[in-house]
Amino acid sequence: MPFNSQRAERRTDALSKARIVEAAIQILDADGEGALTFRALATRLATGSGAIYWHVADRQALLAAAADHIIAGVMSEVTMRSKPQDAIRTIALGAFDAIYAHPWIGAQLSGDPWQHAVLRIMESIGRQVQLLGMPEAALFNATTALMNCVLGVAAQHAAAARLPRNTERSAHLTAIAEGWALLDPLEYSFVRRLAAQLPGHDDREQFLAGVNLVLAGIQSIWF
Amino acid sequence: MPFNSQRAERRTDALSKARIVEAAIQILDADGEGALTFRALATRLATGSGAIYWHVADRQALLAAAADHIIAGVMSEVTMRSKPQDAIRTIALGAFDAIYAHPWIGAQLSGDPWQHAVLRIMESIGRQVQLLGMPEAALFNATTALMNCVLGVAAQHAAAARLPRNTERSAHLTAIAEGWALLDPLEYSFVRRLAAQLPGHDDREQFLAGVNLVLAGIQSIWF
DNA sequence: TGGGCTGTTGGAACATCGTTCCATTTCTGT
DNA sequence: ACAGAAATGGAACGATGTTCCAACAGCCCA
Repeated sequence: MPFNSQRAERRTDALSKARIVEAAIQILDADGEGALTFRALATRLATGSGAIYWHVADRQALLAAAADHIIAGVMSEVTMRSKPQDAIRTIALGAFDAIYAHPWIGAQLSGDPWQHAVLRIMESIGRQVQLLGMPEAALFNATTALMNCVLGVAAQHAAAARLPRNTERSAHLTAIAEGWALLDPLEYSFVRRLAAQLPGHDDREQFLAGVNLVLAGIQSIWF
Repeated sequence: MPFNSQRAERRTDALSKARIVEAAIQILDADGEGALTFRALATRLATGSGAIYWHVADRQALLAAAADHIIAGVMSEVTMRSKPQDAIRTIALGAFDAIYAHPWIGAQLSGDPWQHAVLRIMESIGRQVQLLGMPEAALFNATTALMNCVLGVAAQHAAAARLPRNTERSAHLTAIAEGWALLDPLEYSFVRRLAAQLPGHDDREQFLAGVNLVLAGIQSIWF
C-alpha cells in the first residue's frame, strides 16, 4: 500500500470563472501584468493550472475578462441626466480613472481595441454622440475620435505598467524628460520644449483637454 | 585528432546593428511580430543568439530600433511648404501608411508611446502645431491630441498584426462585425449600428476624418 | 615576428512561461 | 447504487528570452 496515494485536500469552495478573475485582478493590481502567470494564479487559488484552463480559454481571455470586469463596473456607475457633452466628459473621465487606478488595463485596452471592455466604453460614448444629432457617417467618426483619446492614455499608462513595481510615477516621467533633454536641440526642438513641462503636468487635465478639443471640433463642423 | 574540432565557417561580412535590424524587419514584414525570435533571427543571419545580444540589448530594443528605422525613413521624406494644417495631414497620413504597410509597427508604437519612433512623429507634428501660434500650454494639448489619432490606428492595426498570417484584412473586419451583431440589441444598440458599417468602411478616410476633427477643434477654440 | 589584449562570435545551457494531457475525484440524474 | 459528465491537480511538453562561456580575429606593442 503506497504511503502517499491520497491526493491533497480538495478545496471546499468551488472554482469558478468569477473567482478566477477576481484573483487575477488582485495579482495584477498588486504586482503588474508580468506577475499574472498561471502558476502564480494556481498557487493563489490553491489549485493547478489545468483546473484554471477548464474555466478560461487562455491568458488573453483571462486578461480581457479582468479588464471587462472593471470597465463594466465603471460604466454601469455612470449616471447622466445632463447634456450629451457633459455626459461624454463623465464617461471618458471614468475610463481615465479606471486606467489610472489599474495601469494594466491600459495595456489590455490598447492591445486589443475590439475586445468587450472597449466596446462597453464605445457604446456609452456612442449613445451620447447620437444625441448630438449629426449625420450617420459623421457619428462614427466622432465616436472613434473620442475613443482615440481613451486609447491614447491607455497606451501611455500601459508603458508605465510594464515598469518594475518600485518605480514612482513622477520619477518615471522625470526620467523620460531627462532622456528627451539629451536629444539634439536642432532635430528635436519641440520635444525638448515639451520635456520641460512633462514632469509637472496633470495627466487628467491634459486628457480632458484632448476630449474637449474633439468636442469643440464636432461642434464647429456640424453645428 | 577530433574529426569535428573546427567551428563552422565564420561569416565574411561583419555583423552590425544595422544588418540585424534589417533582417528583423524582413522577418516582421514576412511573418508578423510573433515570428521574430532570436532563433529565427540567428538562423537568417547565420550566427548565434549570443552574437546578436552583443549588438542589441534585448528584444524590446530590437523592435524599437526596427520601428524607428522605418518611421525615420517616412518622416524624413515628408517635405512641406504648404500651410501647417495641410502639413499636419501629410505627416499623419505618412504615419498611417507606414503602420498600414507594416502592421507590427502598430503594436510597437502603441505598446510604448515614448519610444524614439513616436518622438519622431511628435516632433514633426509639434513643429507644425507651433506654426499655428497658440499659447504654450495649448500647444502640447493639441499635439498630443493629434498623436492620439496616430496611436489609435496603431492600436487597431496592432490587433490585426497578431492574427494568423493567412487571415484576410476584410475577413477580419467582417468577423468582428459578425461578433458585434450577436450582442444584446438593447445593451449594445450603438455598437450594432456601427457593425453594419464596419466591413465596408475606409480606414484611411476615417483616420483623416479624426485628424480633421481635432484640427477643427483647434481652429474653433483658439482662432 | 610573436604574444597578449580587447572586441566579437557561435551555440549550449538555464529559467520561465503558456498550454496540453491525463489519471483521478466529485457531482448528478436515474 | 451506479454510469456518465463535469471538474480537478499536477506532471510534462515545446518554445522563448536571456545568460554564459569557450573559442576566435584582428590589432598594438615589444
